[in-house]
Amino acid sequence: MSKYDQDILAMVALHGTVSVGDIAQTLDVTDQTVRRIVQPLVAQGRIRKVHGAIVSVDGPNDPPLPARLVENRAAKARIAEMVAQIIPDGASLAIDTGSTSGIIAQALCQRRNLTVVSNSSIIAATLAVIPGNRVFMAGTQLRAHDGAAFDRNAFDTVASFSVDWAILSASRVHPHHGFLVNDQNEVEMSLALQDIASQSLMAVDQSKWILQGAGSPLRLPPLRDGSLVVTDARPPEDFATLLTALDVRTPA
Amino acid sequence: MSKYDQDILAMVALHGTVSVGDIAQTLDVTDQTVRRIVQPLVAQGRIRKVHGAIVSVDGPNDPPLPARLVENRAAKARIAEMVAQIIPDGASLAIDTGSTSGIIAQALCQRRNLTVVSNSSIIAATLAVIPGNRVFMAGTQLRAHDGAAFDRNAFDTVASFSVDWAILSASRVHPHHGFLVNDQNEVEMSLALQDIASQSLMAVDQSKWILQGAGSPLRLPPLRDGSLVVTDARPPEDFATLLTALDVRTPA
DNA sequence: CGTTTTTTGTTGCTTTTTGTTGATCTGACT
DNA sequence: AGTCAGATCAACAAAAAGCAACAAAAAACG
Repeated sequence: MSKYDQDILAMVALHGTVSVGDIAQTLDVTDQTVRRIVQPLVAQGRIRKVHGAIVSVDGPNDPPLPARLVENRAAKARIAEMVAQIIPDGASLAIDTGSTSGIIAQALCQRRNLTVVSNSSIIAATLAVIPGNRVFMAGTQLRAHDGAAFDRNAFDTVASFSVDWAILSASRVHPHHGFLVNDQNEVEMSLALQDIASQSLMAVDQSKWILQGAGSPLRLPPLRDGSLVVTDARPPEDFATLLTALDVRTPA
Repeated sequence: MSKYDQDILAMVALHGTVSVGDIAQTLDVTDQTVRRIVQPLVAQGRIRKVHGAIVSVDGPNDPPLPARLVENRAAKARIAEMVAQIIPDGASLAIDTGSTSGIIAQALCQRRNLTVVSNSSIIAATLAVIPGNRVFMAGTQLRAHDGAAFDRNAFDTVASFSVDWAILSASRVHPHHGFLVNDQNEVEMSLALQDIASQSLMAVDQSKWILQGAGSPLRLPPLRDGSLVVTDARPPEDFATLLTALDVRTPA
């Protein structure tokens, strides 16, 4: 009975079928070690093994967690993947609310030993059940439309942390007005997260680069110089000025 | 019984699995000391030890939550459906952690205008995004294996509410010992939820009616007379005494 | 105070686990 | 069938974790 048993069972149950290599990479051990750990588990009949993969005993059971439909899912998934590459194992993160952040959280399930604080119940729930993570939910009263908290408690909790990264998002970006969000609460939360983080990472998908937009979102103050901006397509030229001091990352 | 007992139990309960070295570092003592303190705890069956780590006992070999969510899914879904019939629109609920509760939460998505307080981030996230609901997340620090909070904040928040229903669950039921859960935290949370609710509803699937079981879960004090017990199959005769004053509901 | 008891740290040794290397096997494709 | 890449297995060496016994420190006690 190994200390990795739970982790492997979790991965198998979650994905239905996983390759030995994937597990090895996630657990940061050798393939051989995984095989050794897996052996007794299949002997007990708790998982099944075929050449090339190990599969759950009752077939691929998919959606335990809400697989919510979002627009631009593909684009966001690409961004999420990039973010997951940038964030190292063991990092501490403060994560913003938002659909992009939600998908980033899913991608971060491949990282281990993260310390996470978030005011989004969805993000907290996603990352809390990953073995090795330490997750803190900031706030009590959840906003209806996205399950995020913006009460006093949320801000107090966030303020009591100190993290490596703030993972931020915006509802759109304007060449002159910068990053825009939907309400005052989101502005303040964004600032609170940036305050406690030594580095900020703003994730915006292609569709957010809008030259002239509808709605009346609020402006986020400029990001600190050197902050990362992760996006899935090179932003139009018009945004050059806005992004001058920022570290923009696009897929290779 | 050492002064460090509580700290170690807390760490294990929170993270699900901790290395001896980690504990030693946090408590600022030697590895060897930790081993010594741990020894009686594992003898008492309050925690479990494997080479390289100390793991929490949630049942002899409980799979992690993602897996449990799909186990007995059919049975749990039937129960969830019954619960969703009992709870009216507009009700206020306090919901316990647990895989059964998780599925009940999903079923409750068909109800409207619920007021919900829960210490489970998964349940909070599930119900928060339903339009019309008001959802409160109790607690900050999330336990690893199920994303639920049992910190001071969680109890304080729960205590400040007053609701119609407490939705409870148990890990198994014993004819004489009654409803059993896995650790002291769960006992206290269950009591806290019952305290603030005018009516209690205990949901247990068929597999929980166990005459003689492994593991060493803790006893929940008897439910108030008239509390509802929702289950998917008529319990064996042996449980008659236990259920005397309770309102047992099974599918028609 | 001095003594006894308990707890903690240290050391050396044993056991278990993990990584590495290379041989063997499997499945897909000519 | 023959070939080839990737997966698996076996065996050994290195590393990590565990254990037991004793010494030092701290706490308890008269």
